[in-house]
Amino acid sequence: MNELNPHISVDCVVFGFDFEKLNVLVIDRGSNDTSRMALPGNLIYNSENLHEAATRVLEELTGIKNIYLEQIGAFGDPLRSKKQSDQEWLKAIRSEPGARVITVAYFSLVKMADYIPHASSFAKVASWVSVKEISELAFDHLEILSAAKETLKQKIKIQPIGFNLLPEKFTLSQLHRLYEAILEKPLDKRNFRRKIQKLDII
Amino acid sequence: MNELNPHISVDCVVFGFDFEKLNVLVIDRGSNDTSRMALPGNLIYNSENLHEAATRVLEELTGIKNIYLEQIGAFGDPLRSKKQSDQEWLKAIRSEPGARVITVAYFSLVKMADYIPHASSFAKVASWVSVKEISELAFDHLEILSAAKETLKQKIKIQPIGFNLLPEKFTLSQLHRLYEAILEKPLDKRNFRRKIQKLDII
DNA sequence: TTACTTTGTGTCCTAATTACACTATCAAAT
DNA sequence: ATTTGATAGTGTAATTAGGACACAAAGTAA
Repeated sequence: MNELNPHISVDCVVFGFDFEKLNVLVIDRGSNDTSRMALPGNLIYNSENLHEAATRVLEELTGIKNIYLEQIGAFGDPLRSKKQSDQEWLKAIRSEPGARVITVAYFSLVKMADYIPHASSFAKVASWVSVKEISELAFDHLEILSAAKETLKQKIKIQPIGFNLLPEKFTLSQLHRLYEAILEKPLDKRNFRRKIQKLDII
Repeated sequence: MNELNPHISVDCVVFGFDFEKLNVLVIDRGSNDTSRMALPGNLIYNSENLHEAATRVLEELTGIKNIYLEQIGAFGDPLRSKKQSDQEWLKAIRSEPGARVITVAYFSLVKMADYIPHASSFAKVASWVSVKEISELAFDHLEILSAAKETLKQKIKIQPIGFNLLPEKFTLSQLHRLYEAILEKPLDKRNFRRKIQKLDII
């Protein structure tokens, strides 16, 4: 491969909900061609832990802060940043573009209205994109996104984290649509309402 | 902190079951003082992915191979290897003992009878230790062990992975004790049998 | 042979899950 | 102004899963 030391990065999968479909926050390397989009992520600093790094990087690239982040896992295939298009981009922003990068992925749920992304640093654009419309991303970010979706599906079944995606006040219909969007399957309206009401009381 | 590049390691939490209690495979830095025990782990190579690294390292340190490994997550606190006792050990085995090390943890379940650990490399001893008796480990390995136990608890509830810990033929009583050991709580004998039988048929 | 430990089995009750259909309201179009 | 269509809101019945519970049979050790 190469003899450079590996580098460590963090990538963030930030989910938002527009009352209709599930969206993910992506940054853009310049055009709005889907193949040039990437999850917000960057190298960590030596003095910070992984969680701090994810928080910092997300804010630097998108302006979003004060959110709850949870680790998905580590992705370390030696070839994960070796695609031609990825290498070209890395040459523009990294001092050692050929170095292997192992990344630790985090995910988060935010109220879209509260977090208007503002691109900065090397992100030309930061924007919300419907999860369903994403067919290509930089590096192995598509794989990371899949893992994030899976983690989210598991998690929402046992914890009421869905509320993070909605404003203070919301209707049960909105919550219903959110759950259907996350789980990617229809849920019975009445059964859903009953279950939520039971959870809330407890 | 320091200006060395961070290094990447893998650590393996290998669970075994002796028909009585849950055990973990640990290596020993020399004595059998509990504070000198560590999970088997080492730096990755640049050419291998994380899963391959975990497989290789585990075999190098304990002789165990051909097992199913699943990722737990990444642990990257900058201070995780800075304890005095850890630094002393690292000086003996690493070329850059002061470098920050981010580790990716994996866990596995094996039939204890099939995998007699044989220490090698820098592991002076490799042995099974009861999970309950472990009160101290090198680095942040106690934290990794906790995460592994938690992951295992979650996982066994939804997947029949418990069978990996038992020989081909086993009694339901043995499986029952295994589940109790993993979940750390008593399970009703009859209800347990009923559930297993239902799973098996499907 | 007695006492003790281990194995193996069934029922009842409660809670959770699923399936399912109609009315009321509001907004938009003719 | 009336009709049309979409959305919000509500209850019940059947099924399934989960938890509590006790005793007899067989084997082992004293």
